[in-house]
Amino acid sequence: MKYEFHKIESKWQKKWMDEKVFAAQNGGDKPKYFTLVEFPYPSGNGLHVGHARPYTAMDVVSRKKRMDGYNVLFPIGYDAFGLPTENFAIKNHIHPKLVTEKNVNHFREQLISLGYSFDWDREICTTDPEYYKWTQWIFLQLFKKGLAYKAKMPVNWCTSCKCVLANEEVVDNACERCGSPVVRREKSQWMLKITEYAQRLIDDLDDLDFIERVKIQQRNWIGRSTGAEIDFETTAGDKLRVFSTRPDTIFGATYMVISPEHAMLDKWMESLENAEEVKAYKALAAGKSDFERTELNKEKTGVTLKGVSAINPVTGENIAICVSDYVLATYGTGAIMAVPGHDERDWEYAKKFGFPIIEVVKGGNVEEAAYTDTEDGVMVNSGFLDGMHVTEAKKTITKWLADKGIGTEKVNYKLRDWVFSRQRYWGEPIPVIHCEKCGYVPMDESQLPLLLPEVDSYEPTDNGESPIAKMRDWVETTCPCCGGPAERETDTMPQWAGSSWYFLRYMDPKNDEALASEEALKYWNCVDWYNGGMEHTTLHLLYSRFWHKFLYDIGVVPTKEPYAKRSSHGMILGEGGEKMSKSRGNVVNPTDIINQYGADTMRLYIMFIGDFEKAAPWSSDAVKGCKRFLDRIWNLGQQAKGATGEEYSKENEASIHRTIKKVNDDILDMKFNTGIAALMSLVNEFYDKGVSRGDMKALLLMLSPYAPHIAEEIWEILGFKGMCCTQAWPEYDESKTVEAEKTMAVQVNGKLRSTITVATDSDDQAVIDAACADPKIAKMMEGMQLVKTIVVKNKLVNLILKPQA
RNA sequence: GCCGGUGUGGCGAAACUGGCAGACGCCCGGGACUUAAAAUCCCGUGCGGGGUAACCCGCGUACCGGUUCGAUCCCGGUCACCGGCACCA
Repeated sequence: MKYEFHKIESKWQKKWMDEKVFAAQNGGDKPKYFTLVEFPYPSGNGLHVGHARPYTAMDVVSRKKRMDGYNVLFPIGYDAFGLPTENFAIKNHIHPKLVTEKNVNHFREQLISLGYSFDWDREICTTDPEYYKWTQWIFLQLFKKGLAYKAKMPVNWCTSCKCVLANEEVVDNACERCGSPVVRREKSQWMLKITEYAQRLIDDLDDLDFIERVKIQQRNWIGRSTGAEIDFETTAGDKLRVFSTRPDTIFGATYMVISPEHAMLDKWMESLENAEEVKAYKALAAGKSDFERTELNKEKTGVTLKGVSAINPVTGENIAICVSDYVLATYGTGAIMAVPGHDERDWEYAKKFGFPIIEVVKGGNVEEAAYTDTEDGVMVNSGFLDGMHVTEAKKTITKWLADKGIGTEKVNYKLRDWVFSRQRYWGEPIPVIHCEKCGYVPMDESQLPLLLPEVDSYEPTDNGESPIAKMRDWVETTCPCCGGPAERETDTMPQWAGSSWYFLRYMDPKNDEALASEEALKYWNCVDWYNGGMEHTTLHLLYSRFWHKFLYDIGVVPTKEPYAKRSSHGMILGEGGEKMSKSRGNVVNPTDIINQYGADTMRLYIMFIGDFEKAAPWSSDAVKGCKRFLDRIWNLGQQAKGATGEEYSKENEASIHRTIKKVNDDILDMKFNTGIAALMSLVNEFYDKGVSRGDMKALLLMLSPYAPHIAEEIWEILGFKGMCCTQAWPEYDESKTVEAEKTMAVQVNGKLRSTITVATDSDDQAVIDAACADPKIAKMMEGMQLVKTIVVKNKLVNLILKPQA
């Protein structure tokens, strides 16, 4: 009988599907386990090997957990709103709904063909109105709690397409589609107050089982820093507030800088002697793109205000106020006290514009360069702070400022509020109505979902509005508040909206009264293990933690955090080690591999390719090795056919027990590659020593999470009952794995010289005697003196020899 | 610049975090089977050197140094590559 993988694979895929083998139950005696993979964006290109790696890994984990007796929820869906689909629709004059449907069908087929054990009854799609109804519902709750608001924000404007672009569409300051320059424009946008959750998003990381680099990256992204806000008196009579992490260096503050967008500037403008110059600078800064403004090594520019200056509160000296775009309007207070002696940027500016540079922390040479390595420094030229260590000085000055009522401790975050609107068609409509009288009014929840209107053209409009804005009979409505004429919001939500809560919907996907029932939410609690790409660390992962915390606050979900554990996979690179891309022509299509070698080989190879967390280059040769391995197992199965009994053979028993432990541990540690290596070694031993039906049973059970189809087929051929994938994981007996004898290394002065075989757990003296008795060692010991011995049980003995005196 | 990570044979990688470096797989070489080839099975395979030989001797985990009986693993320094952030005061 030949190993006909095509037949076998479609046979079992159909059985699993028909018998709903992997359907999760919302309840029951078994402990629950929720495994999650990032649901795919159903692009026209179909599934990529980049999907196969994390999906196979979590499928292996899910299958293993089922064998361990868990009620496993392993769901899948599609994150289908988004630009590529919309762009395809524009180009081909076809409704994005139809494009999505076609792509989803293709993805589903491919996912099934890989043998993934998804619960297909819980499949979801973010573009389904029954789904986005709840995305809109969550938005309304955010709006009602004041966490969604409208604000004027700079947006990316493509000068050629005459439309607003999402940040992802801007590559190197140019439009991704047409290559024309992108400039900033002010536009009113919906924003979500994620910053309100900044501290909790940092604090709650501590208790989560996330891989460390994810935690670090999130913390850095949120970017907490502590310091003080200090008010400087100005000659205009008002105060200029600054934020500084180094209030201790205030004696060195020789001038101040405010950002070109700072509100004070307009206030002062009339009294400025050089108002024209300042206005010109403001206009210049406004015309620059983000990219130009933040460009590195750019020479600092700025204008000193004439007619307004400030007073340094500790020195009482009059200091200049400058406007410069090296100070950002969006961080802190948009104004700084410049301490050129100890800040590189201030130093550079002061050198160029001739401001005094004062050393206030001992150690460097501030005439040469800013001295910033001041953590352990001592204060100088700082009045009452002189001689203090910087940490003491910080405390002292903060208290001094507080006592005077001109300064307070302050924490700042780099994290910004989330720009939540897109001027696009293919997204969830924002369910808010604008009324001249009542302002922004939430839609009545009972009216949800607010369906996307049918439009004639999906092209963005010339004025940067969503194509929906053209649908006047959709836009024009009545105000739910006063009943007067009003207009609907025409912006749609970003792609991140639907993916911020999708895991909750899996718990109860068909519920039409709530995003999921309370019982389902309680039962599944949170995701036990979520695997996904590092590229989602600071967007999707952070956004969904934010939404979840909000839902927790309003009593919808029972947990503070959505994901108990987060792991991340490395990228699959092209054959030569460079990134896979269409333009390089090195993209591997999983379907091609399945056609040539079968899904089991594909799955096995993608898990065997290397360390799961690291990038790994594809190798079509190495794929063959995995196919060969399955062929060998198939042959073993043929050999065992017709045999009876379920005992392990004496010859293989110890190896089987050892392998059970190894494969078990490696799956839970995500060391799939070494787990497979252990299975390969076991198969090699079976070839050596022969195989019993019982030996095969153990092998098939261990193989089934990785290569489930062939495991089922041989399982059936050998006449075992039920399906392999519904069996319990084989038991492992430590006592059966210990060998009677151990080969130990013998070192002389730390160098390996020989090996000896001794009884396991021999005592040290017996080992030393055996080592000395070894002919090679005995020869080396001639004329030498044994000064020391080190024995590591069952591993090695090291003899320290010295020439005899 | 800052924050992470990585560096091991011809290649992908292992090594219970201080104890026989290179498991497993690919490639390659040899043999068996075959009229032949493919497939399959068996054997070999870090580098250099010595021996007719079973074997023996050096050198080897990016580089330099340190700690240790013993270092891929710990410490100090250097270099290279990858990822993230980047005028965040």
